[in-house]
Amino acid sequence: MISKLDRLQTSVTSFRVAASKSPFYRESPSPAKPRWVEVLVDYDRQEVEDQKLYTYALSQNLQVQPGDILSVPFGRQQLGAIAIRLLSEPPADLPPERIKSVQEVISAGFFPPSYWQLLNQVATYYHTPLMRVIRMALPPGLLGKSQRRIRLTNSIPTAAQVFLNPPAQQLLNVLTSSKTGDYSWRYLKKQVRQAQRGLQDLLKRQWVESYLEPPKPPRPKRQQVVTLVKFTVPEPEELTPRQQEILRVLGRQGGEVLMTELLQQAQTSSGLIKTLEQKQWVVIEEQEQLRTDRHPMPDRDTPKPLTPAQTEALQAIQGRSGYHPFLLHGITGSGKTEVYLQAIAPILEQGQSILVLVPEIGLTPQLTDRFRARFGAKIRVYHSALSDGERYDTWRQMLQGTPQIVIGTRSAVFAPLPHLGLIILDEEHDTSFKQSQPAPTYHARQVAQWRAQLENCPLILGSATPSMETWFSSGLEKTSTRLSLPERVENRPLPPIAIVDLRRELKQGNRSIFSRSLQDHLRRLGDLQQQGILFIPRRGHSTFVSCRSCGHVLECPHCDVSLSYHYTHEGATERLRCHYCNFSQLQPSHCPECQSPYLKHFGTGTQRVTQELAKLFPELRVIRFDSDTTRTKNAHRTLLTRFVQGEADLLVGTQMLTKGLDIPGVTLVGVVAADGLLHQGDYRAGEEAVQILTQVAGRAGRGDDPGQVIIQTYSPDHRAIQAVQQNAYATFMEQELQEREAYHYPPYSSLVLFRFSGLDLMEVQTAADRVAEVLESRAGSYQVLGPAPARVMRVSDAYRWQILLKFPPGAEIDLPSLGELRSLCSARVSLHLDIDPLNFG
DNA sequence: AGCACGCCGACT
DNA sequence: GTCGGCGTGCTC
Repeated sequence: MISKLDRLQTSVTSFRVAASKSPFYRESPSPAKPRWVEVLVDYDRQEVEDQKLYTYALSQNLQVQPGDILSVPFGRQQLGAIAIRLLSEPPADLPPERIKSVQEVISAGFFPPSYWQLLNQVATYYHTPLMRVIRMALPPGLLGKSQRRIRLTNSIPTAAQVFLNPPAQQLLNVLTSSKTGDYSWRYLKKQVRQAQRGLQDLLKRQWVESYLEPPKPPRPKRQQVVTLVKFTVPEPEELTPRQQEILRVLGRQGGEVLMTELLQQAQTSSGLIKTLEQKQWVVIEEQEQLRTDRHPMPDRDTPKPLTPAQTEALQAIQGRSGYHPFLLHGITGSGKTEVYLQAIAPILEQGQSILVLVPEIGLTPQLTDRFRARFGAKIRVYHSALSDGERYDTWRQMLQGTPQIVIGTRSAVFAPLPHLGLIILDEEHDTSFKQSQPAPTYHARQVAQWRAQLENCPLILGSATPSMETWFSSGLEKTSTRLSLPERVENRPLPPIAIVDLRRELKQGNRSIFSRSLQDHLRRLGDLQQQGILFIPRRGHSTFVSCRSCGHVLECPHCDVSLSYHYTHEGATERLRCHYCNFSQLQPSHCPECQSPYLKHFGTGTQRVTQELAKLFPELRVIRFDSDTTRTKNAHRTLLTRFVQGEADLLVGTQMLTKGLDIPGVTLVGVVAADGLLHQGDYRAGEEAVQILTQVAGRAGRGDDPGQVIIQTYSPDHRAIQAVQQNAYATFMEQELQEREAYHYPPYSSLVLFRFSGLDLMEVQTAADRVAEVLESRAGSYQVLGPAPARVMRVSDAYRWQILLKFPPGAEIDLPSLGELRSLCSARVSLHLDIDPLNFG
């Protein structure tokens, strides 16, 4: 497989060279234009690994360059394709009559060779077909394909549908229930069982017809713009008063206005403006409009004076040219962002672009705002929450190559910026940089490193709590440079951290979820008019409902987890919900096992905490910040703004609170129960616990008051808790590193995880066993662990098993092809590969 | 996605 | 001996 990819890579990455230096160009003084093109077609045989090239003819007027995105006929349908190489004669082994013509150029963009190399590197390392990587790197919908649709014909007899088979009858019902009588085949198949059989019947009777809808890739949005072209004062008899009025409106707006706006402002109709165009006072033309969301520009901000540590870090970064990775290890509140901003400025001035990757853009409006304040309109955001149109426009705009700063999430590491001068990964330890779901299961940090290497530019990995990988590479391994910001800006101290032993609280008769110390501080919060954050590390099953009589725990009928209790507000219906598959049911009044009415809620979720707060401290104004309350589009921003403006005293929330909040008024940070973080059971649990707790603690004391952090736990002596309390991140990481070495975990090994899932337990198990057997028999450099059931064995009725492979550090990850392994599994079992997995659930 | 091709079972 | 099911492979 690798050799095939290599071959493709050579052809792909050398296309520019090929276009200008092919023998043909050297030999012929007036070269005939290439009339054929070899393309990579986006067709659906998902795991076909040899993606061979297809040759298409170019019609007279079609200009195609390698790297262009095309639409081509393929069999009966139309598919997206990438132009790889131009040919001046058709391939000899292909009968000319079989060659079809390129339908259309969807995007004539220039992809630099280094970008193709990056995509190939991702495909190879993550064992994913190249086309799949390309598809992911492009904005959604760009590689469109034709869709089969079914519509009613007008020859349906009104009576006598007697002889239809049931599925046909159902299909007909669905179709006639809509106004257009027209649905995609995909949709119908989902609605009706045995749809295939029903369709055959209906087609035979000619009551419906099937047709292919051509793909519709996104297009630039074009709008009519009216421009004033004659600037003299009109003679009175030349124009009517109404026409003169319109010209005045246009003039006031600077002589160029969108047609729609002009119509609105002048309260007129387009006919009148057409008349003005005929009289040659204005021109109406289409202009491309960028569908980027318009943000109010924050107040302009200027570079701040740097602390000595910041200066040193900045100088180190600027003192090197070309590729070099840096770890910027700055404790919370030490001013990492200011270093980023000042590192960016000169690079932008040199005419290069900068890529800034953040964990989740919705959670970090503050970072985006600071960048906007410093660099204004040169900032672009790019992430999956944008609408398809916005994403497409931003993507197209990036191809132009104007110097800019792109801030985005994981997938933005593939932003097509031609002149990259710097890549920054903020909060580089964050696991949302790793994709675990569909292939390629890439880590944006890894891809960013390759990209910086290919572009020969610096890479800055910033974090208060660096990942073990980065800690190692900037420490023992010495492949990157570690820069430290050990102090907060303006000499602010780190907040003191108090650990509360919940066992002792209980022994002393306090049965509340808040220790007495936390209660004291909460009470004082109101008195002192300060703000606080309560953090609830809720992972897995921390809230569940169980019967006090028989001990029965209410579980999800589709997954092997307990149901969580949800209660939104006073008087609302009490529901139980599964956090894995979103199944929900009403809270039963009696235990389904023993009919006892005594059901008790265990664990502490955000809801339980807010309820408890309302009981104990009715005067405290609380904002809940979790996946329930932040579901809508701008909810993050809105809730945070309300909090920053002092509309609440306390912010109660989950993991989301750990990500880069900077709220000066926060003096108190409470962790309700740290234990959920400590006992996770995979090799990264300790690292993650320290990172999360350190990050939350860091939210306190960013203003003038140093603040106070209170961590409640049943395991006060746990290494992770101790490390957080003593601010001993480095020491903890060094200890942890030794453990990793002893047990051969990353970075002292590389892991590959095979995930099996399917509705039939036996089939899943057999598949896993067979694959394990083959893997064992190949005896690569790896060690096979498992097969074993996943931590939560059943999710959404599907059983999940896994096999873990452990490779020695730096070893080449050579695996049997995924296609071969899949052929060992039943068709009803899906097999997915995760390279360097972080998530073992 | 949709069509040709081909192998196997139920029928004229 | 023929018709027709759908399983498999290919589409420039």
